[in-house]
Amino acid sequence: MTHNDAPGSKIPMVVIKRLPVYQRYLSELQKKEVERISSGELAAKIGITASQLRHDLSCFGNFGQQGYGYKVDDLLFEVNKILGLDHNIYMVLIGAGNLGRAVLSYPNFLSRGFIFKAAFDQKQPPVNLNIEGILVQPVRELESYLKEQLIDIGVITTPAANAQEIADILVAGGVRGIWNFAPISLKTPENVVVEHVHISESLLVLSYQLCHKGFGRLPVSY
Amino acid sequence: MTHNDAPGSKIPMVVIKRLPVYQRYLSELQKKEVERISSGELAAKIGITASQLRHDLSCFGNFGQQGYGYKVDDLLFEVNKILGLDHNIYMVLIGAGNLGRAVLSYPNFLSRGFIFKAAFDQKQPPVNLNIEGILVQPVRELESYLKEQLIDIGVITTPAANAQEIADILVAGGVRGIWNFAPISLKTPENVVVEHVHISESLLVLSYQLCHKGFGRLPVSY
DNA sequence: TAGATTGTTAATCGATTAACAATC
DNA sequence: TAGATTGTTAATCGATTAACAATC
Repeated sequence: MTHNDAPGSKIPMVVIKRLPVYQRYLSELQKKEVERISSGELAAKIGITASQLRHDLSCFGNFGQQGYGYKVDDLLFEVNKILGLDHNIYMVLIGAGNLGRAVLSYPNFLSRGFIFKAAFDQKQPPVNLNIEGILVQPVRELESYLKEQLIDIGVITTPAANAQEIADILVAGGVRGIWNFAPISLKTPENVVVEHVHISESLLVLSYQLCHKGFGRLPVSY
Repeated sequence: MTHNDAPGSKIPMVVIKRLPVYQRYLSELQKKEVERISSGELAAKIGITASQLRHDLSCFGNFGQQGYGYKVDDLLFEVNKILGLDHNIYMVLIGAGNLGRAVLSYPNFLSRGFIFKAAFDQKQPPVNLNIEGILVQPVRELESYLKEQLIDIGVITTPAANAQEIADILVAGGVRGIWNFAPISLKTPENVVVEHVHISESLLVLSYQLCHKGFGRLPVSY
């Protein structure tokens, strides 16, 4: 047992990006009430090698039993803990347009501990406008709101033109993570984590594949 | 010159996924009317090495000039061509809820040749419901619509429960690519390309980073 | 116990980077 | 021409896979 989560140790980003995939497949198994699974079976479902799965998990600890495999419940519990899903994460959303509403009503957020505490919009929202049970407030109240509430993540679904300004308010208000859907690169201090969702990138990859698809196999190595 | 786009040759997926990034930065430069750029300057903007940028581009051809660099217009033209953005790509969207509406109105699609030809929704839409100039039709007309129109890509923004059924209709209708936003793994024939958008994966990566962020540097190697 | 499967190490493979000859 | 920068090869680095001793 030489697992590697001491502060300063480096977990490769490529491993971290696979954790949500593991989380998803394990959640499905749990929903189906599957009790145990081996690295071979789970890897086959996901489409990776058993070696890779075990190797990835071993970055964080020893979660299986030789000769038996993994208890689905236990492994999911551990993966959730690694991802920080073992406690609630409080979020605000700014920009209650179509995209913002879609994100607010994204299924499964609540069940994973992501909780929208408030939503804000540029325009003065109609009195008591509610989306998914969240009251939409005018954005000028964001600053004072953040003074009163402890918020972990700010979700930006505004047009690109307003995104930087919102990010500045979020950072000043003590938010430590930004989930940015606006197509613009945000400038933020080093200690704030930003995840930028570039929806259109996957469309371009799709376009590439269609364009270069022969009649046989695809000229792509995964 | 030994570039590698003969049928059967393998362009690594990791290279293909960087092309949209190059496209985006080059578009920005073109908008700013920058005429030329060196691999060093462009790589610095993107946050990669000049070596990697040149190496990636050399998979597809020789687009620069020694001692000069790259003409922004020319390189963008070539990258667009590689991505298949040199001709129009016709799309239909199924599921005109919040997410669907957000995708329909996503900026810059039109300018890059992605054209929504029609939108469909499960519920009988109000007569002449228009979103972004696209008429929303009842989904039962999708099948016959696809017989009449040549559509490249189907965009699925329905709830998970309906996604497979829609995918089947799209495939039967001759669509070669599916851009799937529904949180479910679609079963499709080998010759159909599916890009699945897992929005929440990046939120989990954000959560991980927040959770493991020390007071110094992040324990993450990119 | 015998069989199965993990955790881990070592081998392989592929991607990134460095270096430089070619050349604009 | 001299200086700059490409395209490409070779070196390095890191990620994936294979193999197997440990052990449940």
